[in-house]
Amino acid sequence: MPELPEVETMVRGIAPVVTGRVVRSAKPCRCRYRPLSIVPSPSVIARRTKGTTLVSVYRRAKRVVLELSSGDRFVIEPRMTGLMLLSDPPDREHLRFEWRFEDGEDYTGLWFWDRRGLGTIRLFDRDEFERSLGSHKLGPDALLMTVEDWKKIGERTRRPIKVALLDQKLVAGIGNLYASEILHLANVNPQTSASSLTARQLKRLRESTQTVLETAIRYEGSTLGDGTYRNALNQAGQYQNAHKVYDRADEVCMTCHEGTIIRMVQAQRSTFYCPVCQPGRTLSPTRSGRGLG
DNA sequence: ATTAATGTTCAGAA
DNA sequence: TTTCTGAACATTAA
Repeated sequence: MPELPEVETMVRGIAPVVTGRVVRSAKPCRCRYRPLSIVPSPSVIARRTKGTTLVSVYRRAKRVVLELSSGDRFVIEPRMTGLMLLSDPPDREHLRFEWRFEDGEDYTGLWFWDRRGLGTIRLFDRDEFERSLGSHKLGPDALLMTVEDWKKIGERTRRPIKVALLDQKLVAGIGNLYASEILHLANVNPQTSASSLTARQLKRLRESTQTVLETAIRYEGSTLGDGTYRNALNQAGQYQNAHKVYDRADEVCMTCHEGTIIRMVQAQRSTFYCPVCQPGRTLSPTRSGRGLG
């Protein structure tokens, strides 16, 4: 579940420590599981990065970017269960990749830990980076979306808004958990077609996205029941305590104290919503002859 | 002991 | 063109 707030938390956690450091080594950890997807090969990565300086660390959508003085960039994609750690991994057997730095003050390295191993690590030159993370591949960052950007979503797809929010070409950074939370705060039903959203709804979506994501960042992300997500020091986030709908099926809505949270499946993913706060779309597909009296 | 569910992205099919 | 499906993987709950 690293989505925008979790990845942002990773970046904020590691940036002050690793920025400006000289890379001594960058290589996969010996690991009992199948190797992570790493491009190019570990030997090429080792050769190309040794001795370069890590000049900046930032987030692009749900990826962590480590920019090197050579102009190359590491792009780390945590996918489901990946973590960037400065110390204290949850265990050693799921450590997948390590960066070691010259000189040692408090921290001597940076690690990528990934339980399921679906994450990826790539080293890109400038062209490859632009090709892979450019605006034709990723829409505007969810935190920077303007009203115009929101309008474009409705012009580009008729899918349900919940499904559209997960399309990284339309908005970059929102995942399954925050999509439900954002729609709830905006009082928008998840099944509403993106193309039928009103100007007022689009405005609320913009505000809710901002609010939910910024608050989640302040709380250092969401650590769910499986406890997978941790910050750079292996500490849990706290935003799960503020979830209004996600993973709260059958609970009474804590906002209206009236509706009961419903879990449904859209595009093979769980969606949670409150039918009272987010009305609409409850019509049965066939309405039998109900004249207007 | 199987099976389902989880949640992100991409390739390939409808 | 747009939308949908399945696969990549490890772990836990049912």
